[in-house]
Amino acid sequence: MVTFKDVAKEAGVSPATVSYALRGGEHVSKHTMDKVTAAARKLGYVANPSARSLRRGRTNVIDIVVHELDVPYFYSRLSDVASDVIREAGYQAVVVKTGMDPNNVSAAVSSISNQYCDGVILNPSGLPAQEIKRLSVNRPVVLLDEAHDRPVLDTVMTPNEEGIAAATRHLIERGCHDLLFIGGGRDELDRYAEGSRDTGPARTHAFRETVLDAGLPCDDARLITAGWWTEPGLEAAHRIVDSGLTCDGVVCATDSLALGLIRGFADRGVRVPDDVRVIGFDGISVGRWTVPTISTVEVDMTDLARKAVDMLVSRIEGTYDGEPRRQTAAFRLVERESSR
Amino acid sequence: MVTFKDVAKEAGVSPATVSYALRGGEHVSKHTMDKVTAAARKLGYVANPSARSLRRGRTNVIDIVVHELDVPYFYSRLSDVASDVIREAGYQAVVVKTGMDPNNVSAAVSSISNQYCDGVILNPSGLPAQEIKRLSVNRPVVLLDEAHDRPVLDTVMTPNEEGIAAATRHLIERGCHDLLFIGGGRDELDRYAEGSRDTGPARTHAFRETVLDAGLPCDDARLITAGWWTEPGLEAAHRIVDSGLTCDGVVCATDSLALGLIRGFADRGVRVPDDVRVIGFDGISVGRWTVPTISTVEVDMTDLARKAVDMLVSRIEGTYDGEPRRQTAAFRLVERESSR
DNA sequence: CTGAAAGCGCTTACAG
DNA sequence: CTGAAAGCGCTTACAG
Repeated sequence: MVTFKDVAKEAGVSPATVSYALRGGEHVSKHTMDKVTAAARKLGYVANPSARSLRRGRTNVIDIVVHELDVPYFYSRLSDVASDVIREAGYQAVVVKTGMDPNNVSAAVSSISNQYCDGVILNPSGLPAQEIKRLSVNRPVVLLDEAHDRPVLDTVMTPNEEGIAAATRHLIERGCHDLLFIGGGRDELDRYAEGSRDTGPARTHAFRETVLDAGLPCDDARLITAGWWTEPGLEAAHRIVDSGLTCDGVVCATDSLALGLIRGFADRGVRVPDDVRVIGFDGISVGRWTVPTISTVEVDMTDLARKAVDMLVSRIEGTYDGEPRRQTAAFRLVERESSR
Repeated sequence: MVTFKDVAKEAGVSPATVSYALRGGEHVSKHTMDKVTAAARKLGYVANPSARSLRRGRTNVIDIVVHELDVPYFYSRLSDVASDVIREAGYQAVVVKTGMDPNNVSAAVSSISNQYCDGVILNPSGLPAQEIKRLSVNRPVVLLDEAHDRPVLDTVMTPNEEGIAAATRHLIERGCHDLLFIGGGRDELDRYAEGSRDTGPARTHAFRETVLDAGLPCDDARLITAGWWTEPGLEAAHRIVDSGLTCDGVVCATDSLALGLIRGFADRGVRVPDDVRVIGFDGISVGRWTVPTISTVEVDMTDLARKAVDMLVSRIEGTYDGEPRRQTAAFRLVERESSR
């Protein structure tokens, strides 16, 4: 392996000079600079990141930690966009899949505390914020959609209430008066989150309030508790049709649920939007390509990522050191075929 | 920050003993061991990965480098599965999105050479293998689907020929005799790849051979050159219908193309599979949920990842040091509604 | 079983 | 403008 000492020897200067020259050339004459860069190129020198970060106390890396990278596509979109935003902020982005589940705390530990990074953006996956704070060992963390009463760590929220309210109003404006809501169940990952106010119930609550505000009835039978992703949506569709429950519009807590629901309706010959209008939440990319295309509350992922990265960077660089903050991402209602 | 010296002081032993104790306890008595672990826990000690890897010359990290993390879902599935396989192999997996394009070689450089890792699994994104080899600076690399005549680096292939042949045969068995192929175009990212035999043309070629083998005609008008992902599929559908080209089956070079194609057909009132049968290639997860569900050549991603990781680990650990190898992943033909 | 010491490859005040 | 030297936090032969 070629180190900066080799470069120094090749260029005929001291190791210190190599360091100065290679990082922009402060305190170094043009001539020396050229000698050094030529030598470095000739030898194919690449700095050792471990040595550099050990010395500087900084890695210049920000981790994005999620428990899934493929389905649901929400996390793939988040990881994709956040990677770009992190790079723009001058850091190197790295995505880590934990497969984190609250039963496997050691996986959680190593994915939070054991990392080569300056800070992490973390999907808590049901792990309590207090626990995450303990594990993070002074490394700044920004949490995603953690709805505990008082934030324990900096947090970015998806626009749960406002978004679902907008979706619900949209279906009402389209003429629906017999609405169903699907979602709001605790994820199996949420079992650790006792005592925290989840985002699931928050979405359910927003639906209910909006329906009642519109002067429409909203008994509990219209609130169908389901998990977060595709399969429960499909099952819900089957159950709805098989039980004879009537409706002319369904608000889904996620686009994945909407995808599964539409698929499940198709199994039973129910057509969307002809027989039932459907809208989701998240803005996963595939909603633009399905038949029908899926109306959604599209979370402004760039906004979400920027808010997360700004909070994180301010802590990494020490420009903020106060109380935990909570910010909410913007959204945009996207009308597509499923609610037309 | 708490270091192992603090732990040593707290436990009343030497720093060296802390190190031995914390990593399994060789050369350490049970009693000392307990003292040290207790002290470490009490102080919340976490080893500094930079220091450790600098000293040991190993990071124990394997990078997965792709240029997209969201759409197309092929890479999100790859990253997801490979992360698990890497962890099983005893390494920490890290996913890096380059947004790599051949015009921005500096991004490529930093994403390949500048990394805190022992080796990388890399989607070459049209960058020539020779160039990648030069940039990798002795760090082992496994390439994904690089079809140069002679492998320059270890490579895992998707089953281009066998897979497309199987897909084509499947449609023929279903009774199609008027087949179209979509794909095989060079990606805009491929412009650097002059002189290499791409996977795109390989898929086109396999389609053609299979059709001819079946005694069916296959003039060039039936080979519709298109890019790799969704949008070109949608445009192709429009063009096919608008130009009056007839067909009863379409083999798509990727599932994303199939997704776009089906969507584009829907725009024109063409129904799948009633009017045209369609099959894709890749096995992206969303194909299970669309209407219609999408038949596909599902690449055995676990197999692909295992082959990649095995080759990589053998080079990292020095158990193999020979010529570059090339292996091909297994696949499975999955019949769904789109070809029924 | 335990400790003192060297060294991994960098960066950065400090002298000159 | 350039160099000698210390030190970041670990691990690991080597003595004892």
